[in-house]
Amino acid sequence: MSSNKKPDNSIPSAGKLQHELKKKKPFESLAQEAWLNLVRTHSQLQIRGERMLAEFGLTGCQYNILRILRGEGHPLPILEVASRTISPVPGITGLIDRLEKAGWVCRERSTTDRRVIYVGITDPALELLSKIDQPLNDLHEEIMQPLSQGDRRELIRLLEQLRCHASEHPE
Amino acid sequence: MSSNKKPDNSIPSAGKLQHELKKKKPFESLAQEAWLNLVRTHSQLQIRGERMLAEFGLTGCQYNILRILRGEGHPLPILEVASRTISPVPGITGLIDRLEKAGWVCRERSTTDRRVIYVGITDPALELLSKIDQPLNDLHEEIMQPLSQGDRRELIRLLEQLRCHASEHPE
DNA sequence: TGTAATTAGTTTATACGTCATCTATTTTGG
DNA sequence: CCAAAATAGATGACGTATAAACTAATTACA
Repeated sequence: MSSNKKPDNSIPSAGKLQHELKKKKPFESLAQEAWLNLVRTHSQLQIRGERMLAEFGLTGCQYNILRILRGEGHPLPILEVASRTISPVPGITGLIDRLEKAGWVCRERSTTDRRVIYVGITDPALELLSKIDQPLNDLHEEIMQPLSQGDRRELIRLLEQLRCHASEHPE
Repeated sequence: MSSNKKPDNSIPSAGKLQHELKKKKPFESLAQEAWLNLVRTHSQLQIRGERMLAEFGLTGCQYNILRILRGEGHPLPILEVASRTISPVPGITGLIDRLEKAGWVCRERSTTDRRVIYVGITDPALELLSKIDQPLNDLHEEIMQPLSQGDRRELIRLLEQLRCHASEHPE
């Protein structure tokens, strides 16, 4: 790729984020500004999600696991659960530990391959999830409210492009 | 291990993400899909940033603090640093501790208000940062490469709208 | 058959986000 | 001038991300 691109093509906006961060200098590139906006926006929204779930005694991570188990409808091997979350293998053990101690999942060793441990969701957890569904949907709507339906599609498209590219060039 | 999947009757509305997550049902709303895309994309990109910084012995959080201190050009009160990062007050202490132990910042108690502790960046840290600048910019460019300049602006605009709304309705 | 390689999962260690609580130092108000 | 409120920061506890090293069960292969 040529770095001879008209640099002025990419003059970053004198954005709101620059002011939020009390940055003295404008961003060096649109790429950097977009990156920082993504990070910043994510963390703001993440906090709201976590707070909502905390009212039900769950962390975002725990909620994700329960959602996966509910969606699947039957117990899954622990590593299969891990592969569907962000958390890598080692972290999953403690996560399942805490969920089990709270009575929301149960472990069950496979009879055919004794290395495998299945995790299943319990009825109380299903009940808990059903109570969370509506408030969480409401939160998502509330958060996305400033965006039109078209804007939401556009956002999804842009993010998908980034993710798609990233998974093709993991380095 | 059984892969007895019956073909799902529901017609997936759009998403690659749905497939990524092995979700059986499509998303319930654009808001939810956009939210999940944001979370997922962020975590993928975040990992790449962290890995790059790890090669220089820094975490993302530590790097942020050093960037702030370099940008400011003079020592800042600890709480001022905290206010410019995502991390709230309590977490900042340990962060500064570790940075200090590594020799990248130094603490200095204010003479006028003895409650205040200033944090300043050291010369070795400045040197370290200067070595990181280029690779990090390259990474940002690489990550944003699939987006045109116009798309980048659009992404920034959408994210700013979300953040702006969120900060007005912190709930 | 017996040993090496794989695979599933745990343990340990470091770093960070978040909350509640604590100390030390101003500042304020009667 | 002194007690109460406010402020700066530290501490401790819990949950999570991440990597490295480990155990135990299974499979591959010579």
